[in-house]
Amino acid sequence: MNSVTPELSAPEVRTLAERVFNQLQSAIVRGELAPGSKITEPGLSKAYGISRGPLREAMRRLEAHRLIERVPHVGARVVKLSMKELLELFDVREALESMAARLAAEHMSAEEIVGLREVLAIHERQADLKRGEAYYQREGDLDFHFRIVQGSHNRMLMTILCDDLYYLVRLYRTQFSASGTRPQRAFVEHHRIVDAIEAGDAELAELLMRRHVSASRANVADRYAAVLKQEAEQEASPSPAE
Amino acid sequence: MNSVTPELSAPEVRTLAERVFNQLQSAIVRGELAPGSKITEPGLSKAYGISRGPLREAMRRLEAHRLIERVPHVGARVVKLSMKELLELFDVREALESMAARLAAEHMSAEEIVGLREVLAIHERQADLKRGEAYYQREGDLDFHFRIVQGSHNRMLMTILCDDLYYLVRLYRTQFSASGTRPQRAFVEHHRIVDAIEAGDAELAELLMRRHVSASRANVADRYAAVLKQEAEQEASPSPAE
DNA sequence: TAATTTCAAATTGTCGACAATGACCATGAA
DNA sequence: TTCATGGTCATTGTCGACAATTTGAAATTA
Repeated sequence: MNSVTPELSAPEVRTLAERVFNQLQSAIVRGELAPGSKITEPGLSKAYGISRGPLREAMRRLEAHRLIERVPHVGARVVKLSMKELLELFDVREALESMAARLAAEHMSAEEIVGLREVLAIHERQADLKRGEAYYQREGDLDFHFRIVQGSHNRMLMTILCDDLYYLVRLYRTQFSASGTRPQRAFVEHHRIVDAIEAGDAELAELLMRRHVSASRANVADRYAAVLKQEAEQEASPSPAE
Repeated sequence: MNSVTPELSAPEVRTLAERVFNQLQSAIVRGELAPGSKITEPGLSKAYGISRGPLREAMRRLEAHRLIERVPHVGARVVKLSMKELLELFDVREALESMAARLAAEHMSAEEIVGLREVLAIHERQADLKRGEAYYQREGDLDFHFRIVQGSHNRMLMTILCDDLYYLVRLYRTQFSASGTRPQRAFVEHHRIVDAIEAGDAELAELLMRRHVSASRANVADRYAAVLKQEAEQEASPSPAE
């Protein structure tokens, strides 16, 4: 399964630090390194068979991508997203992705739009086949957003969203074991967004994307509230002490 | 040794790498390190009197903040903003700062709003005194935006805007020697934004901030077009060779 | 028993040296 | 003259060792 376009997925791994950075990034996003767990330089150094020099460089890059948090003279631990931070992330995505949709409607080429429609078709096909399996669905969802951001032709936007925030989105999905709910509605919204982009209607594309991300956020917030309520009820009956 | 308010100007400089990072960041933003110039590890290592270890860490952080650009096995050079990238930066700011204004209208405390008004008052006073000197004015402008972002109470937004993008904004001002034009209009816009925030009108605050940043962008784009036209005319008549 | 202090272990920060890669220049041939 | 080719040099990548700091627990005392 890891034969997926090696020259594309790994554009430049000319240095040890870069390779270890990719490995660590994958391990964190996949949940193999537990969120909140402390990671130590000698430990990882031995585990990956490299010296502490390149490892420190890889860790510094992980910190820049907000996948780990470091404290001077103390150490580093894998980031543990709180629900508050997750909702913050949605606010940022709403602002940036709506802008991306607007720019995509203005700048996207015909070929790029064709590719976008293909992603949508694959997305739909998978939803037909594995109705329950939401995991691949969500990966397809990220592909969709990815393409639109690239269609904005704004390099700075692409860097912030694709290189930084989307890894956090993936991380959240593993940490909260988020099964993608509200699938049909998301389908419809995706199609409407592409329609607006194809029509060159920048304002509409922006508005629809803003609503789309906002609806995702509301969905997550609702489920979070439900979980909180459930926990409160469970704590209410058995144990009087805090 | 260095008696320049060590505990105030340096909140946490517990490590050499951090100190050098701050020094280099300041040097780049101030233009002391020429944009596009190549910086070498042994060179800086000697210049700052530290070994290459911490220096590499500082450089890695500079790269994460997009102040330098590194190529493996080749080297690093100070980032040189093109006008295209500057306009991209404005698009990102428009998206993020309008969101920040919206959140600020919802979450800002009374004390924070008082502080914001104070910044505005100082800003205005300076504009009265030094009518021509646009430099301080622009620093005040950045303070204004800074406070609103902090008022959003969204940590992720604060990190992206204040820790990353605002250094690029400062860098642009030195690279393009941008004298702040359209001063009075910006004043009025700032006041209107604060009014909306104080009234708790999130939608209006968002709209006004979006227009404010967009107007700045248009202003820069216009001046850029004028410069291009002027250069084209100069190249047409007098000197065939460069 | 609880609080404080001291000490020791581990971890991070820093350094200098060696290996590997890319850039530059000189030399030669077409 | 221009282009190719080879070598030398500087710079970056990597490594192991030493110093500084923090943490945790053990030991002592009130």
